[in-house]
Amino acid sequence: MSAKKNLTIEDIAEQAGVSIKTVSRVFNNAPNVRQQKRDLVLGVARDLGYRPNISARQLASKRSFVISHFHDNPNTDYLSEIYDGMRQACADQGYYAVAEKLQPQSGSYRQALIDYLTRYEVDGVILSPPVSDDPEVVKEIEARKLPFALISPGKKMQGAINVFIDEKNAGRSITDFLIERGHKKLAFISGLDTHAASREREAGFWEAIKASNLPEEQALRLAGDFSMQSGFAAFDELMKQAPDVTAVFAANDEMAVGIIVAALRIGKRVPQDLSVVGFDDSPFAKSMWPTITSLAQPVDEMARTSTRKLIDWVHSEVLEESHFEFETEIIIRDSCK
Amino acid sequence: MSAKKNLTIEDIAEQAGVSIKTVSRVFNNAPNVRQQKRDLVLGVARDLGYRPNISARQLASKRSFVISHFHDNPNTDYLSEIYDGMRQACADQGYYAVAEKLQPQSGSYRQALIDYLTRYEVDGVILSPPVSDDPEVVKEIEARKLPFALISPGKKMQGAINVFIDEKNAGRSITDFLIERGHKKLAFISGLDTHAASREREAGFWEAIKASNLPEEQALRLAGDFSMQSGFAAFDELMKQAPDVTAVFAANDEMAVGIIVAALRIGKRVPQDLSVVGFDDSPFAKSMWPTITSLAQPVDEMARTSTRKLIDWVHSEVLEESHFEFETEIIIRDSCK
DNA sequence: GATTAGTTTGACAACGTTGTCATTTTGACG
DNA sequence: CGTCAAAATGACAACGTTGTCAAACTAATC
Repeated sequence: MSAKKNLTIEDIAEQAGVSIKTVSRVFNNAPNVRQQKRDLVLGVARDLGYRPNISARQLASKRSFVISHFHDNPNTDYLSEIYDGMRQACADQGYYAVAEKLQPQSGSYRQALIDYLTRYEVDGVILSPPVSDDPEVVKEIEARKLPFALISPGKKMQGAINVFIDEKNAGRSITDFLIERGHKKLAFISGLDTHAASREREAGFWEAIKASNLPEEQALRLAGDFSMQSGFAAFDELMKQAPDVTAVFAANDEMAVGIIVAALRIGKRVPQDLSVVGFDDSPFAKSMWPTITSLAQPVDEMARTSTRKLIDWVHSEVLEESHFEFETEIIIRDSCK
Repeated sequence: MSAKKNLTIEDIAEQAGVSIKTVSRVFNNAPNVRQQKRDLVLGVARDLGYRPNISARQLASKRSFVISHFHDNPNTDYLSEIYDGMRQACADQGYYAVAEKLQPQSGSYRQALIDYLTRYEVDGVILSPPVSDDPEVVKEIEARKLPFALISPGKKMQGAINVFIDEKNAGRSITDFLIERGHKKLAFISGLDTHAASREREAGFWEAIKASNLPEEQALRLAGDFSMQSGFAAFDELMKQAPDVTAVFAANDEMAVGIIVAALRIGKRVPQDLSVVGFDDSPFAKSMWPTITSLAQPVDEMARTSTRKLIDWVHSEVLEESHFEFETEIIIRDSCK
């Protein structure tokens, strides 16, 4: 197209009649610029369509403008929601969002992290389970003094941004939901016990059972591992142990799908013969038949907040508020009577 | 940790007793460096653990070292396979892999693309359907003289890297697979007709039917849209139109899941009463019950090739070989008798 | 209105590469 | 052994920002 010369900070400075340094200050939201000049510079920049050159910034400031999410999670729906949230927050600030799957096969999460960090520069880090649970990883990141955020249930960390939902309370509320609808015999299908999320959700389940005055033997738990297959298996086990159960709370949607398919297979109808609820409100929940009642957490918003706060931290070099709890919501669909 | 000074090209040059320019040449695989010096420089660099600074490279060379995948695909499994492949190819070359969902809501794909490209610099572009099918997008990219690759069935483009499988042949082979197993009445569930992939797969289906000497009325097609729900609906329709069908070929795995669930719901057993095959070998196929026989395409390898060839193109500034066809494979599981 | 302590501004040197172009080395040939 | 073209090498100026530090303003105080 037209041979357009690259716009630089100098063009803006010249047009606005100020020094390049002032323009630089404006674009970095630096203090000590008179409001009037700030507006002037911003105006000129807008008119000319100027955008700071990322590489030059990186080189001069020794920052990378990259926020990276380290994970090891097979749930691509979850990952892409996180990625979307990160990108939204990054776009505002001219940052890059990057996602990296840490493979423990290359030794350990820690080793995989080190490999990555010697290859690429990063300004801030977001961790999610199970990577966020690895103390080695956290230690490594702290040693490098990298700002980091944990999107993770379980123990909150000092010196980090903690973003989370109240898993226990969520587990309780969706169990209450089942009890309110008149169910008297319930089962909980756990995820991996190594995941705090599963443990907390289960704690909520039992809390609801206790509060309801149902005798404890009217509730049982079966072990799953978050996979659809473990949902099948759990259902079979359930039919052996307690065929009179009328409601199942699965610690995630994939297992809920497994349970529903397994139930259909032996002629049980959902929700007529069995009510099922899931957790996470994944695309499965919307598209299964029947559609699945599930507990939704605002993943993209959580990612957005993590990223924003991380960028604030990078800029101010101080960690301010560090705990962000998010609200959950029960999305009622067709899998419950 | 230890206060390590940044290693620069100068450190390497000094250690190796050459000029910085020679080191630069070595790291860019530029011609006109004696092999002996090349080895020397590489050796020193390895010993010291030197890595070129990406920002400085970008600034000086006016390249961005970013390859971006533009898409608008809800299938996050597919997307993350592509992303993985890109990252592998990029890591070798110090490039960055980036994925961006183009939202037509902001006007058009073209507008969304322009927005992105004014915000970020990019050296090469990968497009997949439906973005790759938009002539406006392609025109825009060509106008900017950006190297680009299409991971896409359908019409091949001159002046682009084309990466694809033979969809028709794949559709034929998986249909042949069903016919060989003795099925005499078959149904094809289409995806969106706007997607060349669906049309080609269907063409393969009919080709197999014709070649088999089965009377044409022993085969039928039902319209779907790639979603699980459309699989449910297609099954219901199928039971109305041709309850004696014994084998179904769904144009993707999600619809295959829908069909299986719908079948279980009315007490049909898979595979005893109905055989089902899917397409794409998504995680669904492995984790459903029964596990689903599906046609696998090497998505990550396709992404890796696209990326590598794109990087070659960026470096040489010439597009050489431009067509890359990949082999598919039928993954036999439990959903077929 | 002189003094002082901020606050605002700017000149100029980094940052670590690659591009350009001049210089040196090499090797083939007469 | 001298000549010449080609290949290899290097010196130095970009690239477009931010960091540092000094200079110039401003406002508050006496």
